[in-house]
Amino acid sequence: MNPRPTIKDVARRAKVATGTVSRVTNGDATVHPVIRDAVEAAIKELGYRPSPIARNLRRGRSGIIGFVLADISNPTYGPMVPEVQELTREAGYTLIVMDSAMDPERERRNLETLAALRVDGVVLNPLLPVDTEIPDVLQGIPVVSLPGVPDWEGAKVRAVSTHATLAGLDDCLENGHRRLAFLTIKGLGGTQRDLLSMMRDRIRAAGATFVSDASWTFVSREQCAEQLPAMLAAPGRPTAVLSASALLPGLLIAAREAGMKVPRDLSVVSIATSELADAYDPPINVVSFDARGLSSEAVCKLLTAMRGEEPGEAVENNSRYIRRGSVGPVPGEC
Amino acid sequence: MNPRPTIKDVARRAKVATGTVSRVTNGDATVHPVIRDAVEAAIKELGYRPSPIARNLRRGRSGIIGFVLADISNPTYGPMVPEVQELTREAGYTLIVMDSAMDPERERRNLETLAALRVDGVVLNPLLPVDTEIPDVLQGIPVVSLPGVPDWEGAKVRAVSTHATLAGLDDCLENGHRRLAFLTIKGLGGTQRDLLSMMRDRIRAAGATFVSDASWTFVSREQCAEQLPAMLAAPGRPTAVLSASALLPGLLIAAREAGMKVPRDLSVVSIATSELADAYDPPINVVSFDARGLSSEAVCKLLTAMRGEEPGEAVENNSRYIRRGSVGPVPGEC
DNA sequence: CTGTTAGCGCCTTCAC
DNA sequence: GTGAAGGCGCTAACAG
Repeated sequence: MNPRPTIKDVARRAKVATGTVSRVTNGDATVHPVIRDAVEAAIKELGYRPSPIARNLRRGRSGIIGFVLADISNPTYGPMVPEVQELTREAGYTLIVMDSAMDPERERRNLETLAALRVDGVVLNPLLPVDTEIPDVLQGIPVVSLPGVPDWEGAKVRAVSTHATLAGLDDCLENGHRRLAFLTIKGLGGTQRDLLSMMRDRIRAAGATFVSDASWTFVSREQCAEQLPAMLAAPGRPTAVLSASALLPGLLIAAREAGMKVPRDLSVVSIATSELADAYDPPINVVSFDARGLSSEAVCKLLTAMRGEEPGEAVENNSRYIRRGSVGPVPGEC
Repeated sequence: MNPRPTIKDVARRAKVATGTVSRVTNGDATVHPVIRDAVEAAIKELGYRPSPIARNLRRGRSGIIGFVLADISNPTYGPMVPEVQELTREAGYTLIVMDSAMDPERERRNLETLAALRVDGVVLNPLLPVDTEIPDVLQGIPVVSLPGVPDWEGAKVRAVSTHATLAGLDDCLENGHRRLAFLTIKGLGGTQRDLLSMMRDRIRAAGATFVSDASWTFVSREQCAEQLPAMLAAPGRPTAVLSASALLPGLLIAAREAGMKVPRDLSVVSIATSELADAYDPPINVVSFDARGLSSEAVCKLLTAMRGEEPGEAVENNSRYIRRGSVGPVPGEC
């Protein structure tokens, strides 16, 4: 296995200096067409490709953008990967995807690796508190948070679901539900705080009860599927649940194990779409984000920040509530 | 934003030569403890971290392993990412995940990028014919194919589902089904050829009919959901379908749109687990791969190949058939 | 044990 | 328009 050809080999073969080869590979116009052809021929014959490593060492940048996901199989963010990859590629960067597997320590390690690699920018779907921890680790590398944390100076994309989520809530209230729960992933602070208080207000105004509290947050769908059946059967149980899409499998499994049918015994709304929500019978009502829009906004903001410019403000209304078959009237005995 | 400290800065601060700093960062034992402490102090004070770029340029290797997935949201392979990442990290490598979005051209581009980056190895969940195209692009970089293509010399991991898939098939036959279909992703040749002929034999032996043909392969779940309802309603329709997990959403949506209930009107078996299969009501019978086992086998094989050794033969039985609620007797009118 | 030195492959002045 | 030379940050070989 002979080593890959270097710029020197090409230069030798084309009988020019390495600098000229460099100019050709970088599309410098000030090269005589004849020489350019000769160099290109040599490149082709040798199968030469410039080493990004050496190139980046020289240029002081890596040409890499990192995309760190809290959980790559999260149905909201996972599917953004192809889009983000394509957008960054068009901008001339290579995307490194990393998964933190819902483990903050792992997220820190991922970010440290990226910082060590001197990546040029990071798209972050955070687990750690963005405003305090992240800047230390990333040492000035531009980062965009997806979704963004409200009280933070940095670039962020607000995945605003307030309006649509409240629409889902209203749908349940209008169907007569008076005991509602909100099922979310533990530790995803910041983003949801505003939303939560708005929901609380709305529910109180309707004279209904918000039965979810800290015990309705879970770290994983497995934990969810395990603990939820009891909670769904307990007295004072909610008759309608709004669930983060990542926990929807747990919720539906729990409902099934508790012998409940959707929406006959339990009304369900999923915050964010997923294959499960689409394919379930009945199809689950969803608060649908504009995932493509979000990812392109994120990449766009990041590129802006990388240019040293000021990324603009967040777009607001990028979600809507889709009525399907999973919200119905309150079950008889409730 | 002052530039990050280099090895020189550290050397100057600790009043030693750069070589000594290098020895410290590489854990070379032949360094006087006192000096080592001084160097480490300087490193800490400056917040120095060696640049992998320069390091790799010097060492002629990148310390990176690439993981190229045909489709990151495929429920069989997508969830392997965290596992593969962890295993490669333990071996001292950084994992770059890339998604080909079911596009062979994109896969080629991804591999070219990795080759240009001089990655040390590649785990590939292939779209392109591994035996012909890949070696060109990868120019001698060790690669392990997941799953493996039967007639190919290279390292591969066989995701052997033959036994379990046949068990699923038998389950349908024993339930009296006489018209069966096999729903797969278009273009995933090689791997499934053997399996297909075995299924054909089994079905013929049972006096049943294999209704699926080329028209039962799709490129995406969307296409599947669109075209399948008509096929499920047509005369001579299958009463039982074995489906690749990636297409399961399409199948279930189609069934719902055709007004069919599982398993009353249609029996379903999913090849490979997924959240959907687990959470659906009724839960879908699955041919379950040992995903963790597969990914660790893949990484292990790759590391072996990277050491220049001969990776051993593939493990055989890493799948089993799990009976749940989605296979039932043949519907009355059929 | 530690300092010095010579590149790894490439880009970029700076002369010509 | 092109060649020569220096250096990006680091490691490895060789002196001392």
